[in-house]
Amino acid sequence: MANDKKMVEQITSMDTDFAQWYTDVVKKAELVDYSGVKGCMIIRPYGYAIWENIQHDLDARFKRLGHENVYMPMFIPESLLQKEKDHVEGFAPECAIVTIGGQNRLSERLIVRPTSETLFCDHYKNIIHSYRDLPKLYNQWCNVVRWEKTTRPFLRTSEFLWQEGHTMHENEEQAREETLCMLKCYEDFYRETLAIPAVTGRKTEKEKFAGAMETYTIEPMMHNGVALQGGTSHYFGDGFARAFDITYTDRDNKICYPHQTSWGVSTRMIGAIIMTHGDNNGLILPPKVAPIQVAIIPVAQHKEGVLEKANEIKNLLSESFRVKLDDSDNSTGWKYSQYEMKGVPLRLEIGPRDIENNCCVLVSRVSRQKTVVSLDDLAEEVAKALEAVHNELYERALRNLEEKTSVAHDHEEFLDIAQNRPGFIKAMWCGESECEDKLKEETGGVKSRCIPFVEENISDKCACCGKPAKHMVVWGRQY
RNA sequence: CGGGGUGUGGCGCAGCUGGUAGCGCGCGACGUUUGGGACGUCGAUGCCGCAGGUUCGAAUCCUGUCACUCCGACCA
Repeated sequence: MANDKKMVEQITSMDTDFAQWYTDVVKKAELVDYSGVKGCMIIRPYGYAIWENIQHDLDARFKRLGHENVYMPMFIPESLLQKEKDHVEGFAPECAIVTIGGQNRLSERLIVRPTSETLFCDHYKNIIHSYRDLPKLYNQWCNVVRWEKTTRPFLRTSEFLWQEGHTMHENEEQAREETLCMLKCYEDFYRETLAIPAVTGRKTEKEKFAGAMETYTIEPMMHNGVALQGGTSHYFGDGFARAFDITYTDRDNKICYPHQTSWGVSTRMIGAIIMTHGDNNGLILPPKVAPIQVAIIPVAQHKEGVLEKANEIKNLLSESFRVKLDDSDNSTGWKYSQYEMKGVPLRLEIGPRDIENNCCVLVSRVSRQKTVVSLDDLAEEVAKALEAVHNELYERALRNLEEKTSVAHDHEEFLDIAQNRPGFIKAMWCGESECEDKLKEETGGVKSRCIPFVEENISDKCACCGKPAKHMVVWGRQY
């Protein structure tokens, strides 16, 4: 059977219209429904279960690194948000504001949090007094609101779910170490759990977070070559601490300002999963976050013993995997398509013929290859098959990232690639934001993604102005 | 926020030179089927996005508004 045969007619082909394909998948896989409020999505059980699996995995990683979860209020008094100048300027344009409580106009307007730096700082001011109180390694899982102009499920919504880590340290060195450590944490998570490779590095001055001294980013590439800012980790220096008057007494009995970090990833990662791994038959979920890892499809289930055997297998596998047995009376063909559309990594077919031979059929969602395996060591075979799916997804995504990364030696070549080859462009940069503006203007949207940790010496001149280059930058279009 | 497009049963759509709503899929019951989206019979489902206006009469014409979608500008 041809693997590329498009079996799900309702999904627009990704080659025809990638954006429409994305919207179709999100809806058909029952991840999301729209609500009555612009840009706010209902995350349906199947989509939310993915988020829960992401949360569970990440939360364990954070805790292993010593972080504690807290919960901050969702409202920020306007005066509080305004304490740090760059921060307000960055977020003011997209804030939702509460002006009435009950029947009365509020004496001070309340901002629905777009991010919680200010709340954390206001709290840290009260609980940090001595070097013995440091480091403070807090994280919270919550929703935030940013009044976006155009929205798309998961990628950009007015309200979204995320985690935001906020930490305080004795000095710059420790805070910087935390910043990089958490970026590494995200990178590991993307690779090990989501099977997504990415470019990581430092944001340029122009692309930094509002109020940060340094912003680090993880930038996975979507199937169509467009980048997605997949997570960020910021070093703040002591800017917020000074603005919020957070001080501690150090080992030498001197009053000091602590150094701060913040880092976050959001439900946008679900968008990254969809656009990195999905194909024309729908979603493909990395096994570690798939709500259903194995879909058991009984064949000729009306026949004696089939459902019994299927249930037996379900019970056995449920000890180690997330399993669903579909004994509805839809046709087997319908079920095959359904679970493919929903991205279930592994399908298990069991019918009379198999039972006779003490075996069953495993089908990978990625390759659609059927493997006959013995029922005797089924759990082991399933574990191997799931791991194979994970590895295949990662390899495939890595190949895509590599194939769609070009090198531009000079200005002309840069413009040519930007025009004709979707994906990342590696090129040298002088360090001036004017050149970033110019390249973006000329190419209609190609921006600097980051200065990667490992730079290559492509040339000694800026690919825009020709002046001496300071850094190699990875460029690309973004969601 | 600019420029296109779209809102009609759960989904996809037709109806739009005004006369009180239809098709396919899905849904429910029964029967036959069952290794890649099965078939038959019967049946249920609509404040035509919302609010005004024109008219004897509006899904249809006009105005406003809300939401969705695609393309730009802005951002996780």
